[in-house]
Amino acid sequence: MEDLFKALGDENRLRILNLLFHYELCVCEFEVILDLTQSNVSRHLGKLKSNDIITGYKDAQWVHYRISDKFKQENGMLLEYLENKFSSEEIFIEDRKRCRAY
Amino acid sequence: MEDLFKALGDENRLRILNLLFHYELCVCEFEVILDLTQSNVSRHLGKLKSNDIITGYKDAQWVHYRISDKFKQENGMLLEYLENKFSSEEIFIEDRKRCRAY
DNA sequence: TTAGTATATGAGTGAAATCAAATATACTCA
DNA sequence: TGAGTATATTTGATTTCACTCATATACTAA
Repeated sequence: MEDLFKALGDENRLRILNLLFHYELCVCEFEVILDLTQSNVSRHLGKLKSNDIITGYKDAQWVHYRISDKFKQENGMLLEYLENKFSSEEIFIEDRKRCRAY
Repeated sequence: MEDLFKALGDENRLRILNLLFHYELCVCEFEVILDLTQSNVSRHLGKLKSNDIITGYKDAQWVHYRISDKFKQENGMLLEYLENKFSSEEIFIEDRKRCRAY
């Protein structure tokens, strides 16, 4: 539980999760939408993945990430909480807009 | 939100919160029950307090801490989630036992 | 007032996390 | 095969965090 909250305790990772609630995305897309460097995005995704919060599957040279089904099953209440907070904070709302436009 | 999760991303602070779900306690009690140093407990409580997760009120030379009402109101779902997890992990169950015995 | 108890905090240390830049790996397509 | 794209990882600098020790503050009770 400590590790899970540590993984959630970073703004960039929360921004990534916010988008993954609605879209399935790969590194280069986060890179553009969130304006982060490639290595930075990759690192954050790695951390979310190693904590079993997200999974990635390879399709040609892209890796598509999404929220892990297992995580959804075991942490429904937490996801609901996040969903709620994401919908009420400016930065996350803006990110979603930018993602839609992309 | 980032800061909230950072505050939760520490085992000792989670152990403190677990106890505060059921009891109102002061520094010296955490010290004994969780076997931590006084300054360590005080620091963790300070962090939880500065994030408005708990509040403390002074009574003679003691400071009694409890979960903040405001936090409860605004984060009900998260608290439910925590309550759930606390009840299913050994270390938290043990801490509660030790607290009851104290 | 003095000794004892409860709590908070400053200073220092070591471990861990972040980040960017460079490099390595893997895949695609001409 | 070679150029280009996508991703992961290593390296090294910087920052952040938890912890301890020592000290300061505040209250109690003899």
